[in-house]
Amino acid sequence: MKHIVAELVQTALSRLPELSEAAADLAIEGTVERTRDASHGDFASNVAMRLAKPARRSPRDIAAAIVEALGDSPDVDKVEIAGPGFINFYLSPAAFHAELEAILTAGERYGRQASKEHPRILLEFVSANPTGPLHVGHGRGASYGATVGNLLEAVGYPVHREYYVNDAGRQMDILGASVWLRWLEANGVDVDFPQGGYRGAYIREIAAAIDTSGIEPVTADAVSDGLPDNTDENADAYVDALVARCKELHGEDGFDKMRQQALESIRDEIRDDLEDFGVHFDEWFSEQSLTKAKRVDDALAVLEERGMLYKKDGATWFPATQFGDEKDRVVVRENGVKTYFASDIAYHFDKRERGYDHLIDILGADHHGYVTRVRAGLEAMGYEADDLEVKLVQFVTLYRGGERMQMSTRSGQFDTLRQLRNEVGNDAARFYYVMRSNDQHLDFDLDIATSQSNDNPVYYIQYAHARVASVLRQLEEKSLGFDAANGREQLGLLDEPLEKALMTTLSRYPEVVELAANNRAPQHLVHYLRDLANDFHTYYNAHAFIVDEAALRDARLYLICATRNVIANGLGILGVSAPEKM
RNA sequence: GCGCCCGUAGCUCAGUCGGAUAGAGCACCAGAUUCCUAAUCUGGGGGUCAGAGGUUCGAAUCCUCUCGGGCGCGCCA
Repeated sequence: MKHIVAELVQTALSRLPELSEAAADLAIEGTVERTRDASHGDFASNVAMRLAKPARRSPRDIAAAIVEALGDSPDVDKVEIAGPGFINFYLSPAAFHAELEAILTAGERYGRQASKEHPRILLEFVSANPTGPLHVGHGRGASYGATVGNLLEAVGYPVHREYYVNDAGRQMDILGASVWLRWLEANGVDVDFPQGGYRGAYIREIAAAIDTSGIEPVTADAVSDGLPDNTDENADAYVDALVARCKELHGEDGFDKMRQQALESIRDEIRDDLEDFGVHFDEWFSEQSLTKAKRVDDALAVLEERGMLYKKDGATWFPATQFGDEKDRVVVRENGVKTYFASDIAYHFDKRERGYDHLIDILGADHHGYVTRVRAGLEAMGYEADDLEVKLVQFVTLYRGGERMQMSTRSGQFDTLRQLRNEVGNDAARFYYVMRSNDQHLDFDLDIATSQSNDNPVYYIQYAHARVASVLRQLEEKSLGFDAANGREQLGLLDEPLEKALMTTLSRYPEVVELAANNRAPQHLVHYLRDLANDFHTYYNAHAFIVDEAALRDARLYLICATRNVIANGLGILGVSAPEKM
């Protein structure tokens, strides 16, 4: 609806040669905003104030000239100049009625923009290591990423959702060794479990379930002979020695067989967990596949060609400081092993090479240290720094009964995402996770999220949706119908202030979706839906919809059906259900 | 020590590109239902936007510094 006003202002300016020069590099759309106060009309433009300096005229003088040049529009009832030079627009009822019609005509498509070809966006999120079940922190990244993906699609961008599976490297070896030791344990071979190993109960379950055919039993002595002591300072050495010992005793193939089954089992569980949570990925991109396809070598070759690698102390370095990083980074260690950073830049290089124009990474806040160097890697390979956008998601703290709950994957004492979902339900979980700005710490209060009461905003919004459905059921019970065509015809009867307020809020929806998408900020949509539900509940309490006069009844039903439609669309983007009944 | 994020009502948080009198929920107080679901609604009190400077027609918003909190700073992943 905003574009109506923006176009009027634009046209007026084009009729004012003395101003259009000053306005040349001003985005008119950006000067138009919703008013906070109804006494300022529906929209206001600060264009006159913005032009005051370049045009060297007073804001009010410019505003007067623009208003003069506006001309008549059926969408506008009144235009006023106010305050230091705001131009306030009062839109006509007809403009709002047309918007209501647009809502019901477009249905699920209302608020969505036409598909664009570019930029093609690769959205990477969650990407938790497949070493254990997802915990509540991952849930936030999952909800946030899924919702941002929905928002970007709603405004027309092609979005590819991707999960990067870190299925290579030392952590995988430790996982393999952990499973191996639990398998031995189940077969009566007891070996001191490493502190750095994964000790969650799920490791025993995997050990019991994997196929170990062809893997010969060994004795406890054969396993522990000559290993370093399992002490604090030896923790790394001890676990690495166990990995090496497993490979000695069972061969690379034997170790690989166990490790691979373990990671596949965990990865599948993560995938099921996310699917159940309504979080879908287009691709599960394996780090192993990156290595097998020699993509890390390809990326390093590109850097080499561009003179972006050097040798020092037997290692190969990338001069990240040239791109604003605080220190240069090693890509190939002295021992010939490529670093995690090497595969990371190779992965991002690969994303760009696959044809995605814009890369968005959603990472836990603890990974912010990587942002500069990965971006540096892309830049060094000839891409734009802006091609990579990183959104950090701050930590989640769970509270129960006012008590803060601790979590840690390694100790096995975590709270899993699955437990959380079972407790609060998908809807409340999805909603709570995106209620706050991503760069704000999140206090997740289980008592509130589980309460089926007015404390809980997700139910408040869903209830508004269910109430409309309930009204329509009542209508049927009373053997009345809803004549939508007549409703559209009679919208002029809706002259109550609460009706005007509801129509105004409804018309904001496309702007809110765009704002939330552009800022990767789902909380705008959350707050909007709360406002909308509030307007609806207030209206519901103040006025009956099922009245005797068919004209007024159909008009009101038209309005509340539009409300139901917008709530359903908004909740859909959040991944929250819109129930017909509660 | 250096870097990133944050600091807004008693609590949890919104606040768009700098815009008009800084908002919401919870909590607290007072009310509303013969009527479509009370999982609802109405009204009220509650603010040094951490602090100090600066930029300008205008700053919670931009810049600098200080204070406070979180996270990160490896030839780990």
